[in-house]
Amino acid sequence: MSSHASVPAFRPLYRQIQDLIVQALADKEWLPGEMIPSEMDLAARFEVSQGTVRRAIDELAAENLLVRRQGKGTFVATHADPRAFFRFLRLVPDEGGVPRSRSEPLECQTLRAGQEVAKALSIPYGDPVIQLRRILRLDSKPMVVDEIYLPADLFPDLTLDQLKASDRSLYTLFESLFGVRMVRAEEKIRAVAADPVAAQLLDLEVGTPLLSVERTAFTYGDRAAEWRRGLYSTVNHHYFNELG
Amino acid sequence: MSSHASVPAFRPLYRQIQDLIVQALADKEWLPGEMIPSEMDLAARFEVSQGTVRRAIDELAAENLLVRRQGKGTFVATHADPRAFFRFLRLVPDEGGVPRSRSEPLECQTLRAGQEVAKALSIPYGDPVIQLRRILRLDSKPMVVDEIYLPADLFPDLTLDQLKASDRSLYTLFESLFGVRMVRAEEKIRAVAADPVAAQLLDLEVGTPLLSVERTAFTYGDRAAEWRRGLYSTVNHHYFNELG
DNA sequence: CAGTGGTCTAGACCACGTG
DNA sequence: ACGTGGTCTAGACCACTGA
Repeated sequence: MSSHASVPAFRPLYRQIQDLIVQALADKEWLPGEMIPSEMDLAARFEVSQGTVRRAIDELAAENLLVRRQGKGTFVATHADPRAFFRFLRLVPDEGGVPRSRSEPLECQTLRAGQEVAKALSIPYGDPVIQLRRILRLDSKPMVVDEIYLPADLFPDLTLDQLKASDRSLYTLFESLFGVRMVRAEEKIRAVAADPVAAQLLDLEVGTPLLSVERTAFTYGDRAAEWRRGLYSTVNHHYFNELG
Repeated sequence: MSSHASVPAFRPLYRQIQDLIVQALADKEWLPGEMIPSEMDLAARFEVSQGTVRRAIDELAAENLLVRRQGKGTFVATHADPRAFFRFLRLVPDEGGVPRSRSEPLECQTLRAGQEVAKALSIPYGDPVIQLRRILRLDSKPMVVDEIYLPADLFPDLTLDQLKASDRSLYTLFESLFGVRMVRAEEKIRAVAADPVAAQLLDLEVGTPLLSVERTAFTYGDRAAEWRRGLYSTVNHHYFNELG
């Protein structure tokens, strides 16, 4: 009998299947948007019953890794799906529906991770990272200025031109160019006063209260793959959140 | 064949069972913290298989209406459970663990709903509402000033003395005194400058950037049961959010 | 029509908590 | 030892999609 009971010491079969599917996703066996094999096929492959595969897929669908479509099949979730888009952009207009958003890249350079970035990305101090700066426009008004850091090894040779050429969201771009899908993220939100640079970019008075939103985003297997700090104007918009 | 296909026109059995259980909860048949009947008993009561009841309870547990405890039974979720507490208070210290929180009620009066409050609570303009003002202290420092509105019919004869006598959270109090459990909430977050009143209460300079957090909270059946506006100091704390 | 996921059931057995 | 929820399986049938 084990003395320290902190480890579960029992892993249900459907969780093991779940892990195997996540591993296959991390190995890029099926890419974002593609259909994965049917429940029957996976049951044969893993040598379990169809019901057990079903349970595993159910949980992965609940975590937004997979999307079920009755009659068609089960697909790898993708940010290209518009429903997925506003799960990660929570700034919405006070009145009116969903805004048209447009990303305007300003800068893209490779540098070495400082203490803060290294810690946020769980990489060694001094490792190469890509720094990206951009403005996000909602209905063509500048609403967010972002500073984004990416571990360079996951995004080889990302250039400003690639960013400028895309009219899709950043995460959609990361998927299609590098096969890196952001699965979940954590945000820390504070209220700060606009500094001169942010004020100019957002077309506001210096000192205007802004939301500071720090985000760490994770890909399959809870690997940190992005850290960013955004300054959000909340004059005619607000950050919307749902508490479950 | 129905022409407008917008209505599902097919409601799975387990969803119907789900609805019946929620109805029983809304009818206060089982109170927060109490155990509900076993899956077998409910299966007999609703004349379906145990597996179907199981599926219904699974979904309600995922929505935090019920809590399963293996070997013991299934219980009505309650805010008295410390795990539930920080689902609704997302302000955490920049460094260090969970803070000790303490609510300091300032005022409690009944008045008539203005346009804004009536709309937020989905009640007629002019209906009686209870207005509550309070300060929330984290580790004994004032961090949040709240203005809270409640539909008076759900909280009969709530007094300032009752609030002052309690050392538990507001939502725990609402459960034990009125059987009203807050199930989910929506928040709208903005950055604002501290006005003189808030600045004094939070012990900050006038003009300090603060988070303005407007919350509508819902009880069983998505009935709005609270609206509040809080001003959060984010000098040494931040609002933490997880994006799924 | 065939193939996919979705629902419902029944039964066997496991893990956990309490007496 | 008993009752609770938790897992796994097998099979029948329903609902949706697309060729």
